[in-house]
Amino acid sequence: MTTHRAPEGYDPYAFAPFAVTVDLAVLTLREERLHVLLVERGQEPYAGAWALPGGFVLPRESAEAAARRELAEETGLSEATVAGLHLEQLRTYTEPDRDPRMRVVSVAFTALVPDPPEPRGGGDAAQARWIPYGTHGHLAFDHDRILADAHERVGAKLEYTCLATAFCPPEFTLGELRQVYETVWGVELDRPNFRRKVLTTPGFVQAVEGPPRLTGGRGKPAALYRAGEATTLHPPLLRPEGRPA
Amino acid sequence: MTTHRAPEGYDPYAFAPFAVTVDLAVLTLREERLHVLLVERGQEPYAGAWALPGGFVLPRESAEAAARRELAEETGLSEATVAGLHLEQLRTYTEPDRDPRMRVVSVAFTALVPDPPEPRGGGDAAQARWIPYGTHGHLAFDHDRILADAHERVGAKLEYTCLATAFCPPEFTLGELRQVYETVWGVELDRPNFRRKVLTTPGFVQAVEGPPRLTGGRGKPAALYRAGEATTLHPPLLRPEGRPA
DNA sequence: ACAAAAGTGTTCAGCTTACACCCATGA
DNA sequence: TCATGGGTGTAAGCTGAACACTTTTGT
Repeated sequence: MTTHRAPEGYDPYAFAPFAVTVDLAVLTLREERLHVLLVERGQEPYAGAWALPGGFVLPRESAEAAARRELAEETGLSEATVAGLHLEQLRTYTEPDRDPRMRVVSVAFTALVPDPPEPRGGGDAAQARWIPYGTHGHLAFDHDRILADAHERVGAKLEYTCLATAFCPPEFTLGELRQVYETVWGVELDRPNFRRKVLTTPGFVQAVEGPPRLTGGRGKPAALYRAGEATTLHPPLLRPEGRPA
Repeated sequence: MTTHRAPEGYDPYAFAPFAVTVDLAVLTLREERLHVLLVERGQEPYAGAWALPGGFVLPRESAEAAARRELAEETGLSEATVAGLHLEQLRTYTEPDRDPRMRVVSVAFTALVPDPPEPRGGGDAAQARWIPYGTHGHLAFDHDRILADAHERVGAKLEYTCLATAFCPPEFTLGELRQVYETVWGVELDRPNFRRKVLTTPGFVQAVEGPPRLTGGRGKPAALYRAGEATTLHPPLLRPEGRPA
C-alpha cells in the first residue's frame, strides 16, 4: 500500500529527477494601471514569447529564498529592499508536461512592489519589462494561468487583509490606497465611505504627524498614513457587485 | 543574471535531485469532533511518531493525481468515491532540512471527507487512524505546521465559500451543516439566524423533495438539503468575535 | 472663477443579532 | 409530560451605499 515518506532503501536517483523552480508574478501600480514584470525569452521553447521571471531553486535554498533572490536580480532592487517586500506563495504547478524539456515542478509566488525602478537590462539577450496587465499576449508555458491565479488571489485578499498597503510606499495618502483597490478591482469606490471604512478599521493605517502632502496636481493636500499593525480586516472590505471573477 | 527557465545545456543530473512528495491533511467530522487521518511511522526517522499520510509523486503524475491516489489508498475509499471529494492544494513546504535524509519538496493538500470508514489496516506495520484534532502530540517532520495551516485555511474558507457542504453527505440537514461550522470554529451559532442566512444565500443549498429525516434521537424531523451551485458566499458568513486564530 | 481632490455630515435600506415562541418526536 | 432539536417571528442596533456639502489647492 502506501509508501508514506521515503521507503526503506529509497534511491533518489532511481527516478528521473524532478527539477524545482520558482516563478514570480511581480505586480506593481504605475500610472493608475496594474503592471506585471515580464521577461522575453531568448531561447526555445517559446523563444520570443514573454514569460514570468523565475529560476531554479538551489540545492540548499528554500523556495521562498529562491524567489526573493530572483526578485532582487530581476528588479535590480537591493537585497535589503527586497527583504521588506510582500512575497507570498501562490500555489505549485505540477502538470507533467508543463515544460516540454523535462519534469519541472514550479512553486509560484506573488510579489507586490511599490513604485519600482525600471528592471535592469542585464547583459544577456533577454529583456525584462513592466507590462500593463492584460496587454501582453499569451505567455510561455502555463504562465497565463499562473498570472491569472495571482491576479485573482490578490483581488480576493484585498477584501479581507491589509494587503493593499504593500502596493504603497511607506507613507501614503488615502487616495493612493483607494487607487490600489480601484485599479486591482477595476471599479470605482465612494471616496467618503472608503475613508471612513479604512479609518474605523483598527490597525489598518496609522496617521503620520506632520504636514499633509500635495497630491500631484490640483486638490487639497492629503494627510499621510503608514501601514498599521493589523494584517486582517474585520469586517472585510467587500468589492461591490457580488464577487466577480 | 537570471537563468529564466532551464538555461542552455542544463543538465538535470548536475544537481542532487529533489524528491517531490504530497502530504495530506485529511479532515472529517465524527461525533461532533474534528478528526485527522494520521499514520504511525514504522521506521526512522521519527519511528513511532504520527505523521500525515503522503507519498511520492510518480514520474508521469501531477501532484493532485498523486494526492488523490494516496487518499484512496489510505482511506480505503474507492477511486470513484475519492474522485468526488473535496481536495485542495494547501501550500508547498520546501525548507532544505525538513527531511533529514534528503532534499524533499512536499506539496500539501487538504481533503475533506464526509462520514469516512475506518482506514483499512494495510498488511505492513504502520497503522492509520482517525485522531481527534488536537489530541495527537507532535507530529513527524514539519507536519504540525502543515496540519495547523490546513485547519486555519479550512476555518477561513468556511466564511466565504460553500466548503462546509464538503463535510456533509450528499443529503444533509441544516443542523448537520451548522455542526460543521460550530465544530471547526469551536463556537456556538444561533440556530434560527444560521438557518435564515443559509437559506437566503442563493445557491448555497437546495431543498430535497420528500419526507424529512429523523435526526438521531429526539426532536422534530429535519428537512433535507443538497449542496447548491454556488461556490462562494456573498455576503460571507463571518465567525463571531473578530478573527480568532 | 473654476476644476479637482480631500474631508465631513446625513439619510435610508438591509443585514446581523438576540431572543421569544411554536412544532414534532422519543423516552 | 418533559427534554430535545427543528422551524417561525420580530424588534433593536449596526453597517454600508448614496449623496449633499465644505475645504484647500492649482490654473
